[in-house]
Amino acid sequence: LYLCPCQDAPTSEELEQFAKDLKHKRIMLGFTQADVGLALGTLYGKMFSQTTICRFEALQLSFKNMCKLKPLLQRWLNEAENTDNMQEMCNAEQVLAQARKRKRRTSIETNVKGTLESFFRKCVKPSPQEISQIAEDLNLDKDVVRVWFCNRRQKGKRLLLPFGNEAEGVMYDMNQSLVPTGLPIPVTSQGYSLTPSPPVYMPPFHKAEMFPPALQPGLSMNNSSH
DNA sequence: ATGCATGAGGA
DNA sequence: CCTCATGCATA
Repeated sequence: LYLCPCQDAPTSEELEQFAKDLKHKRIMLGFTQADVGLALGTLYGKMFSQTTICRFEALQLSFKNMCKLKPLLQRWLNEAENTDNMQEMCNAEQVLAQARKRKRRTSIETNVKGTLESFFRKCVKPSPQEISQIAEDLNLDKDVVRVWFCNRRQKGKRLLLPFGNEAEGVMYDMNQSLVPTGLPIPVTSQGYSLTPSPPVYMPPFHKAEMFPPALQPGLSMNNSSH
C-alpha cells in the first residue's frame, strides 16, 4: 500500500552482480544456501528454502521476485559480514509435520516429456479440453499435464533463460518489463537482456566454453578438504 | 540443481 | 483455470 519501499528499481545487471556477490561471499563465510534461508527466517521472520536461495543465486526467478528478495539478502549479507558472532542462528527446527497431503512427485518419462515439449511448441496454453486430450494421449493425469504446462510457462519467464533457445518465452505475455519508466522496449528481448557487454559479437551458443582439461595433475587439487 | 506440486490471489 | 512465489523431494 505504501508507495514504493521500492527505493530502487534494480537493473538486470545489478541483480546479476548482486547474485554473484552473494554467492561468492556466502561461500567465503561458510554458509550453505539452506543456512541463508533459515537465517532470513530468524532475522526477519520470513524463512526461505534452499531452493529459493539457489534460484536467486542462479537468477532463475522472475524479475519482480528477484527485486523483492534482494533487499532481504542484502541485509543478511551485511549482517553476516559484520557480525563475528553470527552464531548458529540457523537453528533448523524443521517441524516436519507434513500430513502426508502432498501428492507424490510423478516422474514423467523422458520421451513423454519430449512429446509434451512438442505440444508446448505448438501451443503454450492449451484449453482444458486440449489438456484432457493430451493427457489421454500420453496416458497421464489431466492435472499432471495441466501443472506441467503451468510450470513450463513459468520456466519461460525466468529472469535468466538458457540462451540458444528458440525465441520462446517471448511468446506468452512477458510483462516483467525491465524498465519501470516505460521505455520503448524492443519487444523480443525483455527478460534476457542480461548481457551487459556484448557490444558487437554475440555468439549464438554459449556452451562452447566447456570445461577445460578437467584438472591438471599436481595443481591446486592438493587437498581442498580442510 | 531441478522437477513436479501447492496455494493464494485474480478474473 | 491461470499466474506467481515458493518448496518438498529427488536427480
